[in-house]
Amino acid sequence: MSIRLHDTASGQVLDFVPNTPGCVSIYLCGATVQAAPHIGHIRSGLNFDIMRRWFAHRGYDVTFVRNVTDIDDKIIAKSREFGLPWWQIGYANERAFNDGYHALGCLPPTAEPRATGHVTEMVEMMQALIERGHAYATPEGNVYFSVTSFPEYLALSHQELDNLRQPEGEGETGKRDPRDFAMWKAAKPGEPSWPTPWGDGRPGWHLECSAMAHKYLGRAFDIHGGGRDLIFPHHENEIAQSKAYGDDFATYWLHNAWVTLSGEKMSKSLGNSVLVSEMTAKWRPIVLRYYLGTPHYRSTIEYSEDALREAETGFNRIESFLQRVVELHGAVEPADDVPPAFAEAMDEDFGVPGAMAIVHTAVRQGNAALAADDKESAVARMSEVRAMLGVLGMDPLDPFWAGPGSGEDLHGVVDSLVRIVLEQRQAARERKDWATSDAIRDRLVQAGLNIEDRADGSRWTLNK
RNA sequence: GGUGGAGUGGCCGAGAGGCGAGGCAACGGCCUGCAAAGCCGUGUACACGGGUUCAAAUCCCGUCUCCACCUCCA
Repeated sequence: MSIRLHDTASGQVLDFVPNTPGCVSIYLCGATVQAAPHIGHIRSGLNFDIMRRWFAHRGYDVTFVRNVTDIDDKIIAKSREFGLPWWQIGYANERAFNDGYHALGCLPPTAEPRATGHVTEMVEMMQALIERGHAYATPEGNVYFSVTSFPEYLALSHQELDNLRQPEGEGETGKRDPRDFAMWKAAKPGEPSWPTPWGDGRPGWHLECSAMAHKYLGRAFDIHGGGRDLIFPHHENEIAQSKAYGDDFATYWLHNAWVTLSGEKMSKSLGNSVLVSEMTAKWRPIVLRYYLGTPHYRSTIEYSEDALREAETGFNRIESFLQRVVELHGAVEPADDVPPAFAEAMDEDFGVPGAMAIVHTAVRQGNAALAADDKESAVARMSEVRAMLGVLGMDPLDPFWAGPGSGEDLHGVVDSLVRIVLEQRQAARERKDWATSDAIRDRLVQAGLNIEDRADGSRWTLNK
């Protein structure tokens, strides 16, 4: 069975047929580095991280390009506001994005090209488009794409050119049709600029993606992704430029839904953003990944602390199962493959929620096996759970999440100390001195530990 | 005005003609000195009004509400 995915252009879930057998090429619209990322931005990166991991699990050779748009109007405005060079704003935010992606366990892209590093490619593209009558330069040095020259325009968003609201003038001069969009913007005095045959200027939004997709993925590639709000104008304009240029461009268009706050889209301009840095300071990153990565990528996530807390409880349950098996039976490696039901759910447009149901069921069965002292079954379930979580990038035992700095090195020390206390408590319990026993437990709980009395002795865990 | 999406049990969140996804919370039970953890059990939910069908949350018609995009947006 092949992977199936929901394509925005056709509005249908289609069988995935790669351009090159065994390979998948993905272009994801990444950050415009005008501000630090909020959780909606990272959600997008995370959704596509899970997709690429699934493709890889299915044996595909994945090429994943996620761009950085490092010049735009807002970056220039901020550079003025703070009296800093434009690139300093961009680099700082780019680092914040990368910190966020990394914190949530997103694998690095194959390539992460920046817009300003590809002006040569953009100029070449504009030249060709002008020659073919799809674009024109104005005396001021702006270059516009002529939307009426491209009959397929708006096919992705299923709109008609004449149904669009008339755009209002935005200081761009010399347009032949107000709906034409800027590929290149002439520099105003003091603005950063790059030389072109039409004068100094900078890329308009959209052109960088067409140029970089072409450079890194070629004339045709498999999947183009991004947030739903990019469908128009960004992706329509990319399609117009690239196809008019002669590229086949993307076969499938995938769009993730956003994160809302009180029903409204989280957005930089609305000022209702929850920054990734705030979140990672407050919650374990793997819990954030679980929270943001578990709902289907095409479903809106209504952000709430309650939901996050619930995610934390749910994830802890899975994690404690793994820990208990390790304590009783030693380390267990992930299985080579995932259960068929899990794969089936993932194959159908990356059905993570359905796949998670399989994980939870395995955890419940594993816990039951532990209770029944059925080592073989408990180990088997754990091995499956690790394999499934691993594909989703959420295996807490993966070295990525259990790396240095997590306090693991202190675990042995704490364990020895706590055992001394627990021995005292055990002595109290044996003489049925419940007051002392409970007092000791209360102190340990206050210190941040959970105590569980089992038939074979007491066990402690960190109260996360 | 155009286009796209959504409305599911106390809450979160899947599904898309029949067999109650899953989780969280709650309640009952088992276990336990108590607790914790775990397991077992308990819920007949799909915005509203019609229709099609042996059978509708799912298909059709209509209505309401909400969100988003229409040249800053992940």
